[in-house]
Amino acid sequence: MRLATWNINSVRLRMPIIEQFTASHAPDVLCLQETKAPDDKFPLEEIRALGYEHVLFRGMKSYNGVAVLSRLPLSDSGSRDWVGKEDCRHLAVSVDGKLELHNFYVPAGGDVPDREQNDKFAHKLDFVDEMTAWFSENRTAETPMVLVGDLNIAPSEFDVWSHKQLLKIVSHTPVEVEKLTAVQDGLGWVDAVRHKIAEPEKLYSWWSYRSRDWRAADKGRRLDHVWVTPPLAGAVKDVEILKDARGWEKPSDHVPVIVDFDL
DNA sequence: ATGGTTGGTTACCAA
Repeated sequence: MRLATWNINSVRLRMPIIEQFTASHAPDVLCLQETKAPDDKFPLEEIRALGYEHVLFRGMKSYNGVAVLSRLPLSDSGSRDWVGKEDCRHLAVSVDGKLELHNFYVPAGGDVPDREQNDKFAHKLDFVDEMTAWFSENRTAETPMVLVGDLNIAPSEFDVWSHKQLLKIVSHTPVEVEKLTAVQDGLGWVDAVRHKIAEPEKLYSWWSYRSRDWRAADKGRRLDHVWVTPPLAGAVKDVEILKDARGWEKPSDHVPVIVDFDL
């Protein structure tokens, strides 16, 4: 099974490169974030025409939104709201009855890394805390699960272009890293990408639009993740971060992260 | 320290 996660920053605008990606890399399951489309404007028929018969999505006007596109049967497995907001940041699905997949779009958190001064940063920290609590209360490490998405945190010094220059930049502050690590430690989640491409190799999945030459500057961050619970760690066969996609026509600022499983 | 770009919406907000 080939699984991919991709923050596409508007599903409607990105249909051409979604088609390009599905044609070139043929994921069996594709998790999207930032679809930015209310459910009645989600391009369901176009996606079905690409060969994805099973589609679950939760969207809203303007912001956020998540979707799972699949060639394998899907059923909802507890998609919910977080931190008391109905803002379409999570889908939980069972994939063909074989594993449970959680697709997250964690709040970006604004610019000021101080919960007292910035409500969006407080929301982000509370969201990640609630992830830790929910998984510890509702799931165990023995459950075969995959957690993917734009977690909006680059945890390691090898996940950013400059650890020193980003320590006070939202996405790489110590408090965010500590909270993301708490989620990971809760069920012993294994980072599937680092499982295959170990540190100190630098890995990024996002490059800002605000750069004249993103490729030359290469000031990236690894914000998009694929984690698995221990029962699935041995099933991870290969991983790829598709950096080329950042250079496609009308690109997202994020690129697909692909994991192949031998289930 | 600051500004840079993009998308959704339609006056700016979020990223």
